[in-house]
Amino acid sequence: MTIRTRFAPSPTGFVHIGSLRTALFSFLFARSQKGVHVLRVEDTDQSRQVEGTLENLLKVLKEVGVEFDEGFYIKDDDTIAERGEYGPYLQSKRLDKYQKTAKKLIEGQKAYYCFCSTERLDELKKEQIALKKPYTYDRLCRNLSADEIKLKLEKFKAENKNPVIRFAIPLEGQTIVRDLIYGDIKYDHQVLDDQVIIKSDGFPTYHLAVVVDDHLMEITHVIRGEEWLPSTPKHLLIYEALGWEPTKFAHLPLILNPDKSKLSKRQGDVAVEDFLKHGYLKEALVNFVAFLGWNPKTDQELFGIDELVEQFNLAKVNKSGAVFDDNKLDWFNSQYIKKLEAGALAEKLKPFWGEAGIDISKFTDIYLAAIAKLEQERLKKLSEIRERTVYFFKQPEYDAKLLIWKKSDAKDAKTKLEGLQKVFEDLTEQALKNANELQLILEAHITEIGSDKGSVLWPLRAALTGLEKSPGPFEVAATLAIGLGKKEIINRIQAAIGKLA
RNA sequence: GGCGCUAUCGUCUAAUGGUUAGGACAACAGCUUUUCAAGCUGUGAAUCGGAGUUCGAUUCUCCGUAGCGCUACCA
Repeated sequence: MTIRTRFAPSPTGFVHIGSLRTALFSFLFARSQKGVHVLRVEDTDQSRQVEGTLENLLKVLKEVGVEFDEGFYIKDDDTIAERGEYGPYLQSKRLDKYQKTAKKLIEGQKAYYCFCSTERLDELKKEQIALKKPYTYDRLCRNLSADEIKLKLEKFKAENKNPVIRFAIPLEGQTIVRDLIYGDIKYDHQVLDDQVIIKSDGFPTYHLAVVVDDHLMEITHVIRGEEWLPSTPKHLLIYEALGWEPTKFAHLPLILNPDKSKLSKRQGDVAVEDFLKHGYLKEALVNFVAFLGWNPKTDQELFGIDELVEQFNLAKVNKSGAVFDDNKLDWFNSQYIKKLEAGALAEKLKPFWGEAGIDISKFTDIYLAAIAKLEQERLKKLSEIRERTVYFFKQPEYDAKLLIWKKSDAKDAKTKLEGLQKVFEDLTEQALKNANELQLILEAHITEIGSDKGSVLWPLRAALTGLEKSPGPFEVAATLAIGLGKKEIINRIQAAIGKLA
């Protein structure tokens, strides 16, 4: 039998990092089982719709490499389309199916109309809380006679209102959830609430919609967050009432804030698009997120998405929540940045330079790649490139004090820079563009004048970069020479000398 | 309040009825060094508590404790 699994987001905003993890795991599971991965959109809450969410979701998931075989996708012309035999894949277009199912449940006395007002429900809950009793619906409408129901139905109709429909939880017994990750969990029917399954606006709630759709779409495995575990027995009961075979369930442990609460917007970035925007590579994000709750049980940490597909196994998913640790993400990111070729890195860096107001069209790709190479082992995220490399695009501004090495003084710095100026003037462009060769020449110069390295190299580096911290002077000079030529280097040395005068 | 889940270094985690409880990130120190980074080497750091089972429990069971999740006409 073909495995069919699905990712079923609500279009209510940005793509949460937790959603990414769920989508990634269902994708990895589907692929690893040679199964089908379905994207279904759960838009049953009309009030929470956010325009453009689906498009964004599709874009983000595509960007990071989570693919779908059925449901919505982005066509080559950038428009959204639907594919698959089980559509529509948008719940608001499937209302007839939920209505039909709800009717069937009512006819079988597995569900009932509820005419209680929200005021009464609020009041009821308040009372229950005051009495420290479990707060659930008191099932007032569950035992209405046929006549009473008919009467109330008419009254509602006259007022242009609709009653909700509640599922009738069996009064006794228990349901066992057999979870692929958490194992068997028992729930007593007594503590389960008679959940609303059709709202007064005619839309289903999640509980009904998820069961109907998973059944109709022939989903075999539901992979979702742990927060759904407590409502799973209700879903199982609906399957049973309908005489349907339930799907298998795999609940994923929660992703946590540093304070161990469920990962939320309040405590920093949780939008996948923001991580991408801030210069995290998709490979790093995917690798990191895959390791939140899963690991291969070996020492290997770096996994490409294909490798993840190969190794993924639900049995290796653990049960406890995992704190989202920025440090580790940064480490993954720097690992993947280091793997890039200089040219490819430069390409990825271009938008970040652009944002910093640097007109990169004025500079050659060779130059940009050389700069990228210099920063490659220093970058934790691409966005850091701005402040680190401005000096490659315009003369740095800095205080004269910066030019003075800790073991030296201004007068000495000036002398050393004057000496350097002569050395650079005599250099061929060719020698200048090669950091190794340049290093040999400068070291020879240092030996010749009988100096220590620091008092020469520190002022040089400072003059070129205007920064306290930067890559070494040889690499910087060689790179500068590639993009801006020897003259620029001499200019900067002269500017430094001027500051010390 | 009710129900449920979870519990190994600060964090992600590995392991086993018998180990010096392993790795990675982070931290710290050293090496290297003109600064920073990278790299290399090293250090500190954990089985929530209490019973029980057992020759032996971090591992199995129970009870606590703590944390978290759910408890909507939201998903």
